[in-house]
Amino acid sequence: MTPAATAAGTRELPHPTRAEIRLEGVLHALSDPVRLSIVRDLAADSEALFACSHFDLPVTKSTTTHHFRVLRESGVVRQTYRGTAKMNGLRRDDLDALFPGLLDALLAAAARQAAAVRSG
Amino acid sequence: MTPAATAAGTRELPHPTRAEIRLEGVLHALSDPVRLSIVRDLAADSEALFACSHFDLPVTKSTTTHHFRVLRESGVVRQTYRGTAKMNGLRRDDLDALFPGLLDALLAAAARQAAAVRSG
DNA sequence: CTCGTAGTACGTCGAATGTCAAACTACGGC
DNA sequence: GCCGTAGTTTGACATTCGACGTACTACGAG
Repeated sequence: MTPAATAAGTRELPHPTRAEIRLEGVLHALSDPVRLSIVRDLAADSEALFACSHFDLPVTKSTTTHHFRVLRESGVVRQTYRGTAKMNGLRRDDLDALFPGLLDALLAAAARQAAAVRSG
Repeated sequence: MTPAATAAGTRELPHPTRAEIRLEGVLHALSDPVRLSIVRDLAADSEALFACSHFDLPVTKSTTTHHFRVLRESGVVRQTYRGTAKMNGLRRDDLDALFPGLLDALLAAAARQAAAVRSG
């Protein structure tokens, strides 16, 4: 069934093209603490791909799916299937090309705030 | 009536302290197109204070009030009364201290996106 | 084929968001 | 004191959001 989807053993997921990524959408995606923490984890090892299940999130599976979809549809992450796992990677190249310095500034800001919270 | 509020001819408005400003709140505030455009206008003349009525926004007065409140409560702008007008200024000093480089990266990103949209 | 694991889809729920209109308050000028 | 301008408040409304549970599909291992 659904032969096209199973063609190469990987279902395809819709991603916005680089030109379709909107700043407002990126900011909205990152304005949620759960999603911001996902992106921070992803950025810590920038080339790595992590499965959804690798993140230890304080929400259920279905909510996790929802958050990853928001991140994908806003253009922040790229998702690909690998067997039964869905691998997630930051779209750093696209984001850096569209908004130079923004991702680094955001990550630095998040790190700073996390440090402030820990010590305060 | 309300003598405290009228004391110096200026009602006081609640602002978060620098330490209370949350990155998520700032990102959420800027993820709305109307508010992002306000901040861009404000940043164009960084030291200037503009009255709410100086912005030409595609929404009604009450919605404008709402958006300015979101910006104020998230710590993005500082609002002070001057007679019957409410003056708005970017809290650039606080934002730069908390999240160095973030505001500039955001403004640059917004400018880039606006330019891309204009040129097709 | 069967089972377990990874993730999706769907429906629901409560809270927040963006918008408006209408009635109201505050200040400055006449 | 009165009026007009600037902005607020309130209440309504539709939409979206974040969260959940349950039922489902997809893949790999055995």
